[in-house]
Amino acid sequence: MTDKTYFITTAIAYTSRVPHIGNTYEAVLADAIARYKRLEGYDVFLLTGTDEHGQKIEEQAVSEGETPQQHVDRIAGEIRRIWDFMNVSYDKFIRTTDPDHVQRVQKIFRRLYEQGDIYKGSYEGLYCVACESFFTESQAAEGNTCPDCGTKLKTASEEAYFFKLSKYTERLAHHIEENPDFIQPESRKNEMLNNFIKPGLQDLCVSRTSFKWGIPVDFDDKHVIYVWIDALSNYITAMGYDVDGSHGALFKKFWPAQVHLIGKDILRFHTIYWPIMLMALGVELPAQIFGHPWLLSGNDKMSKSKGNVIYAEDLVGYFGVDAVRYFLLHEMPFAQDGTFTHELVISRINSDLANILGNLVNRTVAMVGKYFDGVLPAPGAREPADEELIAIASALSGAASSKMEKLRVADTLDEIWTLLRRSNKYIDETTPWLLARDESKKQRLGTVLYNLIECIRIASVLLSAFLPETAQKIQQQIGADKTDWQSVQAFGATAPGSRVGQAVPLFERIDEVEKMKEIEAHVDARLKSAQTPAEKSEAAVGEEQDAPLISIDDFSKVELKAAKVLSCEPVPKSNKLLRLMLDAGEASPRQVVSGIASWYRPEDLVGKTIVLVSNLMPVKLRGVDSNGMILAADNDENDVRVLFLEGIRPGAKIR
RNA sequence: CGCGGAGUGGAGCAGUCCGGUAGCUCGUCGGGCUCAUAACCCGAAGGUCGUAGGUUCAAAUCCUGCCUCCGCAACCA
Repeated sequence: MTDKTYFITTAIAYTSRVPHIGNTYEAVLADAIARYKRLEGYDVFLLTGTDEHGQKIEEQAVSEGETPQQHVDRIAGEIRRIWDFMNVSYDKFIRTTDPDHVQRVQKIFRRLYEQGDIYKGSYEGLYCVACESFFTESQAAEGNTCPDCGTKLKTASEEAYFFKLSKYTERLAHHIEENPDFIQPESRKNEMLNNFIKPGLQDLCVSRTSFKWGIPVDFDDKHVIYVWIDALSNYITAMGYDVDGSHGALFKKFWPAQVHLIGKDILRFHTIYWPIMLMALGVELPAQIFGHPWLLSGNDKMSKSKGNVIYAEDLVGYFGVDAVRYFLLHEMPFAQDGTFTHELVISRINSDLANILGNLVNRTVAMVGKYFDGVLPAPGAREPADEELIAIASALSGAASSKMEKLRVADTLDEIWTLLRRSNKYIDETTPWLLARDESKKQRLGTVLYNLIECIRIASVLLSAFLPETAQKIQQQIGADKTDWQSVQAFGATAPGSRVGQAVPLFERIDEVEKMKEIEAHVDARLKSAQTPAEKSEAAVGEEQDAPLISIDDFSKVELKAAKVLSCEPVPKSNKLLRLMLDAGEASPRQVVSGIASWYRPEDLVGKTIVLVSNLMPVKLRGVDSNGMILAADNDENDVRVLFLEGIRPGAKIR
């Protein structure tokens, strides 16, 4: 060990529900970086954990018949279990409900208040319960709905605490300009700077009174501290940060963090609020914030409502931990969203893991067993044919490190695979099986096999950061005794005479057709089988609750009429809206705007007769008047069908 | 003219900042080898680098217009 420290964090996972493979990616990515740095000799600290407060969690818990604490205990346990079986080597798993964290956050809040960076004011405006955010009238969507999630906003006024972001805007902008690597990838930096910082920052409302599930402001306990203040603080509270300066040992040793690894969606919080909080506290800023891209399921963002969510646990069941880790780490581009399909995973496993890596190890180990009874011979004189291979192997650790330095994890794997591919080629060039037939070439044969074993050993050492279990299996098979960083700096650390074990395949080849059948069967079975209570209620959230019963009188308030579409055209500058002129048997045509442009083209509708809700209150949509509403059925999330009528006279009442 | 990203052989990507032979992996076809998990190695085919202009001796790369796709924002009464 050395005195070089490396502190890396993941975002803490939100405990509203079980994380999908995209969330898991972040933990695996952080783990690979942490393991690599440990290998290089750094004293590494990997921090991860869970974000457990907020109104959403409070509501989620209630809907599942749990107390908030029960709910977060369950989900946090689940998250930790997933991290564990993915072999995420975290040094600490913090939960924002930890008493220690709670207390430290309260002290931070109090300090900011006392020094005037947080002040008490009052907030009046439109509030979205789901997003826990206030909006001004101009921000609110049409009909006073939330611009983020679309739910109805409530008018609310509350006494609240505000954080003077404005005071630090300039300093922040300066810091970002002066430290080009602070925000990665770079395109994100411009986004933050241009969209948020340069236009000027509004003071941030950092307390809530509308719910209880959070950290109370200790000097004013009607208020609960804003979840982001709470959550972001974890990076220092976990390490024992103390506002009065009596920090824990971990904080003194590891802060500032080298990198906060986060999803690109929460970059704003980490590159604006968090640095400003630290500035206000007089704490050094982290060196880098890396907003990694997302893993898309096919071409879509993964989401429960789309039903395309992939879970780490299922994948590990199908393919094994290291295969999943390999896919995640190798298939994610640096700054662009990655694509996930089961077929892609299978093809990666077959070609990279089974063929190139697995088969190389297998054939090499088998030859040492066959030709030398499993005892690794000493290498003889090098020949020209050996030079290129040895050069690549010798340079591998350097090449890998320079990629890792830039967090180019996928590129690092490619570097390792370059050596593996070259090794396979080397076997063909040197044809050991021919050497074996000629007793006089026994020494050359020994040299060839030694070189191969050494290349495999070097690759396995570097691989241990990414595929820890596989690396260990390889090292067992080849009887590697040296596996430290020093041993991969130069070629030849393997001692001759070591026992090479049995050749056991590392990865089985996968039959794509059969595997896909298995996977589909599994998915079907899950859909058909009774959902777990958790899934049931998860599914219920965001969907319409069962509507309460209404009386016939209530129903008769709604006037439904048949109406014929006279003309139809898209609403300019919108991509979901169509403007329709309808003949509803009235004196003049009626204009209605409908959000069905994703499913119908204007010409599909003209001349058709539809069901119109004719006594709906008029509203403006995208600036266009809409007097009524057209009925359509949600066949599916992505399949909406308008109800067409046949043989019904325009204006006919429907009841 | 809302903000941003992307369009490169069948698929997925690199190259674009700092103009000068278009590269990698998978797939396809042909060949070689038999140590090995029908694996490995070699070779070939396949691209007007979205499009139209411009700058230049020279453009995937720089500039302008346009088209398409994807996020975000707005929008499903």
